[in-house]
Parts: sequence; structure tokens; C-alpha cells
Amino acid sequence: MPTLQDPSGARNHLDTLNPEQREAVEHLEGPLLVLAGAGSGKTRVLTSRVVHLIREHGISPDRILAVTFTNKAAGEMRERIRSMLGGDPAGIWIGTFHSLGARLLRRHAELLGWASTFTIFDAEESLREIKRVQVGLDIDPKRWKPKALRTVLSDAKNQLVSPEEFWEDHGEGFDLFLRQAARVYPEYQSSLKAQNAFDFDDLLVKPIQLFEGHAQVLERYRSRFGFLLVDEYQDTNRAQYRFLELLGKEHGNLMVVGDDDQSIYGWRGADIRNILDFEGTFPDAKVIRLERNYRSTERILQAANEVIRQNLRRKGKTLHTDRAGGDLLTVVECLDERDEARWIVETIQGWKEGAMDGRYRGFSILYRTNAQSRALEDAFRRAGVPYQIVGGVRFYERREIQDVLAYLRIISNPLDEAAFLRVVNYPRRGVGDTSKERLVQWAQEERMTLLEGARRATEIPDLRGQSAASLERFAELIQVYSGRAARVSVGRLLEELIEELDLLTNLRDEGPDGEDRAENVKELVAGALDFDARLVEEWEGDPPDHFTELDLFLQHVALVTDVDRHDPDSDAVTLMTLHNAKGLEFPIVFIAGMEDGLFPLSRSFDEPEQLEEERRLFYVGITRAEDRLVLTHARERRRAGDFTYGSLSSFVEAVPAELRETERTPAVLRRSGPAGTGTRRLARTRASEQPDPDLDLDMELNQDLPRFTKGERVAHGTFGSGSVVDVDGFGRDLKVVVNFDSVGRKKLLARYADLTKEMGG
DNA sequence: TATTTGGTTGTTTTT
DNA sequence: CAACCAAATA
Repeated sequence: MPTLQDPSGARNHLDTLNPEQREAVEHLEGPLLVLAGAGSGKTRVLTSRVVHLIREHGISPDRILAVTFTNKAAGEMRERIRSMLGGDPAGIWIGTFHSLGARLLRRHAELLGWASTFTIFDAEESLREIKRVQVGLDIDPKRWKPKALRTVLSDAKNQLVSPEEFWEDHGEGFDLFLRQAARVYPEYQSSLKAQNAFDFDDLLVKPIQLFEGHAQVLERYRSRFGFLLVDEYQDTNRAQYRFLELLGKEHGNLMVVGDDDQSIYGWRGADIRNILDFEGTFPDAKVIRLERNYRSTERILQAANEVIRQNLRRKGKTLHTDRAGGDLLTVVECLDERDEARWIVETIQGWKEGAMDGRYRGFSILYRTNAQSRALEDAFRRAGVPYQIVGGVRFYERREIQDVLAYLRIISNPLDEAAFLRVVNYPRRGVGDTSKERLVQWAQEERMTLLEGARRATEIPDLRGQSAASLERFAELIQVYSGRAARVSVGRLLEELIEELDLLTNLRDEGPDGEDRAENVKELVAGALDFDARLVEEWEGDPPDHFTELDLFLQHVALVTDVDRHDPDSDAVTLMTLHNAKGLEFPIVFIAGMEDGLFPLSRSFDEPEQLEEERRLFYVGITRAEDRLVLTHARERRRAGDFTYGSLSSFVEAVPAELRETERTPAVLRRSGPAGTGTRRLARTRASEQPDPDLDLDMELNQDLPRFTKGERVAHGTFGSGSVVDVDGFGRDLKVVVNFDSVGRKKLLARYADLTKEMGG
């Protein structure tokens, strides 16, 4: 037991806790469910309990396993424990399910038939792989969408359904799509194995197989980790539950912390029953509720309580705060998404001088879909207000980053064919699709890896001399760098590689985005150089012996998310989806796009379960706010190319009127005349709402699309006159086949085509 | 072999 | 209105 100094005065860490928090922290053995409302200090409870276990009960840190939802949360937790303890909790495991899984696999991959230098395929890479498998099985990727297949396979994995079981269930079933999936699944798995790769879901599934198939390994970790702690338990899925069950069911020292009202990942397989039924699974479980909120004003909390109260499937709790009163919620009506964005930016500029100390960092804008960030981003850029977007196109998913990473992957894992094929002709060295094809085929026949094949490219029949020479040089390059990888840091390796390939110049020559791309690559290098330092602390007392720093770097970048990269200290407004906002807090929060159909999304209307999940998402959004909450909605919004007209979200109407005030942007006021006609709009409901008649622009788009019948004569701006041959689809998807007199047959989408009916046809 | 073009497609949410 | 993809052409 460490008898270390306590610089933060945390010796009395119990004194600052409320009775419920304290009870949770002092809990020693047996299952414990902490139902922690938003802002109730659950992270504090988790860290304090770890510290308490170590310091008061003499538990060695290496007996503790803590699971967090993001890597950032893991890092913060470790940091807080360190500072409370006054020293590093060496040997403790803290991470996400995925990173812990990766860690286990690094140590024991051989038992499953993988090498410890395995590659982790990200979502994009698994998609490519699925496509490749599809083509191999002669399954048309147009008819059966690879993305849909990936979703199905991912779901199956998260439910721990093996390829064999999946085949039994669907291989000969009546659902044609699932039948295709049943064929793809086993092929996909063996393809991954052949490349010494795991996909994201494997990081959960394979450790479970490891435990289930190797009793001595399970026993080793089971006895090592006598204390398990899990954050955000409401978002765990079947596989994650199984993982915990294997490690913790026997001794039962499992503390889970979560909030059923904040379960927002059902679509990803998260099973809310895990938390709802915890007491059923662990009959001797102690349950502690944390309902005191330390974050938000009373007004905000009342709104949140009222909203979530409408859900049926919940444990039920009500949050309280000492922060009586507070500002009303503001509901703002905007013209369209650009007006909305402009208003938000201007409001932020106005407010920051007063209450916010002239700083931007306390502001956050949340939205339902990533697409909404575009208009906001435009407005911020135009106004010169600093912002950071979390999510959307993720940093590590950018094309140029993926290209560079693919080099590192093939250097680290020579079996990684996906990486090989990605960069063998990047930068261009005259190895086109046909050459690649030849190589792949030949290597397969000769039973060698693509890299070996490239090394012996001159032996490949029907290959241009120039291509063969390029392949040989490429193979040599990779070989040289593989050797260096063991001796040199990743940062250094990357610098040399980029220099040698002259990548930055290459990127800059690419066109308008080239400079940005070059910058991104530089940022990656900076990250790699920085990585060396971090490595040491993370694996302290648990040294990496079977693999290189390069492997760990690749693992790191495969698992970091954009939320992890969010920098709360930079003075910028934060923009992100509501999903990404989980666990964060801001003094002032804007939620944009509060329209029925967008939030809640229209797809959730007919499924009560889904509507409840949307509502929980709204609840999460509301409870991010400390002092002020602003909800904006637009009369019309461009979505997927055309206009949609939305009315105020029913979620907002669920907030009692006395808790909110309504406002309209100047642009709206200009349109509808001075206030006074005011409240009418907000009381109105549903989609019957039309834009004001004086809203001249885009009037036509709002009119019902004309109907067409076969044989009818029509006229088109560019193609001239013709007759309707066929009509297909309906509504916004209405397609019309017209045989034009001059240019012949064309298939047109009615909503764009602007066809007019010819008189007397 | 590389680049351009035209046509189709699509918007939930992500570890 | 994109972004992405397949076929066409330089």
C-alpha cells in the first residue's frame, strides 16, 4: 500500500462527498449498481473509489480493472487517480472495452492463431474487405449494399453470434439479404485472419473467445482483476456484458455506474436491459442512486425532468440541484439553417463579452446529424469566430492520413494486404489496376504474400517491365523500413518515410486541398513524435515485450476517436453531435435543428422504442448545459439537396411553457412583420405549416409535384418536347421516363427536372 | 494507365 | 447539393 504524499489535499476525499456518493466510494466487495443522474459526480465517485480501494483497503492497483466509454475518459481518470494518490497507480488497467481487448489480444494473439503484430481494421477498411469478399463470392455489391452487410455482421458480432450460428439461422432462411450475409460472414472472418487483422468488433469478440477457449488464461485474469469498475454501463452490449461476466461473475466485485435515461446507443447493440436487469442478474447487488446534480440550474433540470418523464421504460429518478432559479430556456425560431447559424454565431459574440469573460470555450453547439455542421461551420468561418468540430470527418479517417498509416501498417504487418494494395501505387509509381491484379493472382497461385510477390515481380508473367521494377523497389522500401521499425521511434520512422517519398510536395501539388492535406500529415507526424513519451507511462509496470512501438502507435490511432482529440482548453466554440456530447458539460449550450423529423428523426416516429431513445438523446443534450440552454429551429432547411419544412419539435413542446421564452431571429421578424402575431407560430403544430406567401424564393419547390401519366406530352428546358413513356416511384422519388423528340429517351427525377405539361397534348 | 465525366446515391447517431 | 463510383477517353 503506497504511503505517498498527498499534494491535492485529497486525503480527505470522503469529506467532500455527499452521503450517497460516499456510500458508493466506501463499498468494498460485492456487486454495486450506481444509478448516476447527469452531472451527479459519477466520475468523481469512480475515481474516489479506486483511490479508496488502494489507500484504505490496501488493494494493489494491478488488481483493478476500470472500463470507460472513451479513451479520453480513461486518461482523465488515470490522471485524477494519480493526483489524488500522489503517484502513478502502476499496473492498473483503465481503458475502453476496445482498447482493453486490444491489449489482451496483443499478449495472447498466438493462442487464437494470430500474430501479436496484428493490424486493426477500422470501419472503412472492413467495408473494403467486405466488398472484396462479396466480389469473390459473386455477390453483386449494387444489389446487396456492403454497408448494410457490415451493419448486419457487426450486429451479429456484438450479439456474439458466430459465422456458424449465423449460417444456421439465416443460411437457408427466407430473407435473401441475410442469406447473402451468411455467406459473407465466414469468408470475411477468414480473410481477416489471413491478413493477421482484427476488425473493431473482433476486439470485443476475440478476447471472449480467448477466455472461453483457454481456461488458464481466463483464470489468470480472473484472479488478477479482483475489482471491476464500469462507467456508462447503460451503453454496454451483449458482448461487453459477457466480457464482464467472465471476469467478474465469480467474485462479484463488479461496480457499474450508469444512467438508464442516458442510454443512446441502442442502434449499436447496446442493451438497456443490462442496466435495467442488473439486480436480477446479481440478486445481492447494492443499488445507490445519485440524484443530486452539481451542474445545471434548476430551470434546466426541471426541463430535463419533464422531458424524460414521458419515457415508459426507465427506472425513474428525479434530479435535484441547489442552484435555484436560473435563466429561462430560449427557443428561437429561424428562417433556415443559414439564418440559424448566423444567429447563433452573433449571439455567442454578444454573450461572450458579458458573462463569459470574453472567452469562447464555454459555448457548445449540439445537433442531431453531422450534416448540420456545414452551415454552422460556414457561419463561424465567415465571422472569424474560433470553433472546433468534433466528429464528422474524423482526422484519422482522412484519405491522406489513411494512406500514410497504410504504409506503417504494411511495415508493421507484412500480411496486411489491404494496406499493401492501398499504397503500392501511392504516390504513383506506375502500378495500375491491371498490374495489381496480375500480382494478386500470381501471389495466390505461388502461395506467397503480396509483399513477397512484389519482391519477385520480374517472375510474374505478362507484367510490364516498368511495373515489375516499381514493385521490386516498393518491396525493398518496405523491407528496409520494417528493419528500421525495431530500432527507431515511430515519429522518426514517419519523418524519414515522408521525406523519402516526398509526400508533402506530392500532396501540395494535388490541388486546392493539397496544402490542408500536407498540414494534416504534418500533424500526424507531430502526433507520432509525441507518442513516444506517452507510451512510457501507459505501459509502466506492464512492459510491451512482444511488439514494437510502431504496433502500439497503430493500435493507438485505430482506437482514438475524435472526442478524444477534443481540447477543452483551447478557446473555441465546440460543435458536435449530441451523441458525442455525452459526458461533457458547458456553461452555455445551443441545440440546433429542433424540428420534428430532424430531432426526433422521422424514422423514429413509428417505433416507440426508438422515439424513447431520441428523447433520451434530447435529455442528454439538455443536461450538458450548466447555465443557459438555447434551442433553435428553422422553418425550412435544406436536406439532401431539397427543402424540408419543419415545425417546432414536439420535444420542445414537452418542456413546460413557463420554463421557456421564445424569440425570433431578425430575419424571421422581417418576414412576418413585427411581433404581436408572435405566439401563434409556436402553438401551431405539424407539417401543414407552409412558408409565408411573401417567401418568394423557392416557392415552386414547395408546390406539389405535378403528376404525370403515360403518353402525356411534356416540355423540358434543355431537351425540348417529348412524351412520357414511363412513371416510376412517387413523392420526392418520382422518376419520369420521357422520349424526347430531339434527344431521345431520358430518365428524369421529377423534383429536379422542371417538366411542364404541354397544352393540348 | 490516369484522368475526366456523368450518373447515381444519399442523411441518423459511432466504439 | 454533395460525394462517391463506374465507364469513357486521352
